[in-house]
Amino acid sequence: MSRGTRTATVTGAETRAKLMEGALRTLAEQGIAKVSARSIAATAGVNQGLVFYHFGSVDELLSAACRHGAEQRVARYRERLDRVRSLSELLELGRELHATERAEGNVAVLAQLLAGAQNQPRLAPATAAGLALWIDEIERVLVRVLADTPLAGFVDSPGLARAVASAFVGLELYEGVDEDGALRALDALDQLSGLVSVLEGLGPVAQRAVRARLRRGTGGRVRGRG
Amino acid sequence: MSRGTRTATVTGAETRAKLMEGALRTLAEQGIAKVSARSIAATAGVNQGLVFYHFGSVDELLSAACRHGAEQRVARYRERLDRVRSLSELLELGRELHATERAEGNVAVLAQLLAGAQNQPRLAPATAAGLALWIDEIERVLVRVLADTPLAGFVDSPGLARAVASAFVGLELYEGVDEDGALRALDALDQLSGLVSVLEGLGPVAQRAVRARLRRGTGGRVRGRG
DNA sequence: GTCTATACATGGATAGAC
DNA sequence: GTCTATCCATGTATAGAC
Repeated sequence: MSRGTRTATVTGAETRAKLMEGALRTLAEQGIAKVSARSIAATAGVNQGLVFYHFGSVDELLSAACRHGAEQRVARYRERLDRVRSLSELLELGRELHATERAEGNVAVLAQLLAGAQNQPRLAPATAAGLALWIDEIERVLVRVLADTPLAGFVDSPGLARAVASAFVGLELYEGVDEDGALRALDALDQLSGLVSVLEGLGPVAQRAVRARLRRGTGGRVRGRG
Repeated sequence: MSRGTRTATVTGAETRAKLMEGALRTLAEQGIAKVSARSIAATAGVNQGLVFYHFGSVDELLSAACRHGAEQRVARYRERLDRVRSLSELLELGRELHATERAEGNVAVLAQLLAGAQNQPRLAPATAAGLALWIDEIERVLVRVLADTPLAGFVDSPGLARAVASAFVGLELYEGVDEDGALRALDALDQLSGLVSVLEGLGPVAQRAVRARLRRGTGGRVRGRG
């Protein structure tokens, strides 16, 4: 409506920003299945053709929006993640983050992009990059938190961070079809985290026993059978 | 082409079966974003309008196909799951199942439906039901496997089964954008499973210590702060 | 350089043929 | 009862206006 109020179009950068915001909202609110140049442009309040002018294709717009959005989100939690000192604190922050970000639909964006990227390889790099931002944060916290534990040096932190991040996405998707079930799953993980807390507080004798057994490798390598 | 070779149309049941198969293949090969009455019918080799005649809508067809497919899949693994006796065996079977089902695109079907169900509530019940079949199997195995562990009675098995199943889906999606990362995540989980194996083999004294600590509840309940 | 109007393709749903 | 031909809505992409 009131278009000339502004200093006219400062530059197309404004349109680009609108489109990226619109892409994120559309992904979160309508899902990858309903995403199109039209639906995004409608959310952004601009002409549909601008998607192709500014980004070349819908996929390119989604990729740009993904990187943009993930950076914003991660930055918002970095300080608090830095302050986490134990596994249960991590899980507590994880639950809060889960609730907040889910409410705002930000995890949903990653989940929808992951689903889309399975059969649209052009989406994969940006999606992996967006998820990698979270993975890196989680990894830093894990390294710090596991240091006080017999697990330090035993568990591969980068691998565990990847497992945690992707499990988080899976839980988000599950919550979308069974909210009670997802809450129950989170509670069970809380309980399990207690197991590691127990290790932190174990006496030195028991710790040595655990450490020795871990080193012997009862588990930790299921491959190499035949 | 050769249509009259058969006893003509035995019944529409054949068409229904073709459509459900086509729906599963289309979901796996093209993703929820590309699923349509047309794309499914093309895969099934039938006229597109039959989707609406036999199922009323694409969503109804997807729902029917989901239940159908999940039952087939789970039945195929039930016997082997029954034979699992330890957590590392469970993870080993899990990895094999992961590889096989991923190759055939069966986990992908659930993942894509979960993504679609987030914004298409009509898909949610069938998707939850399909996932529930897996969850129930996992839960039965967990109850049996954890019985030899200090965790028995401490961890909520139904909750843990839900966490495992949804994490599995998340890993599948992650693998689609970063195969190496997903393998590393699986390896890390192998290592963690060793932690529980350690508990199984711990001496009675250490076991009592762990059990006592668990009961005291260092972790296990992050809520109820204020 | 930025954007819109238009052209052509694909998807959803059903009236009516068999 | 089973299926197909057809209609209208939605999606993609670009030629050309500003």
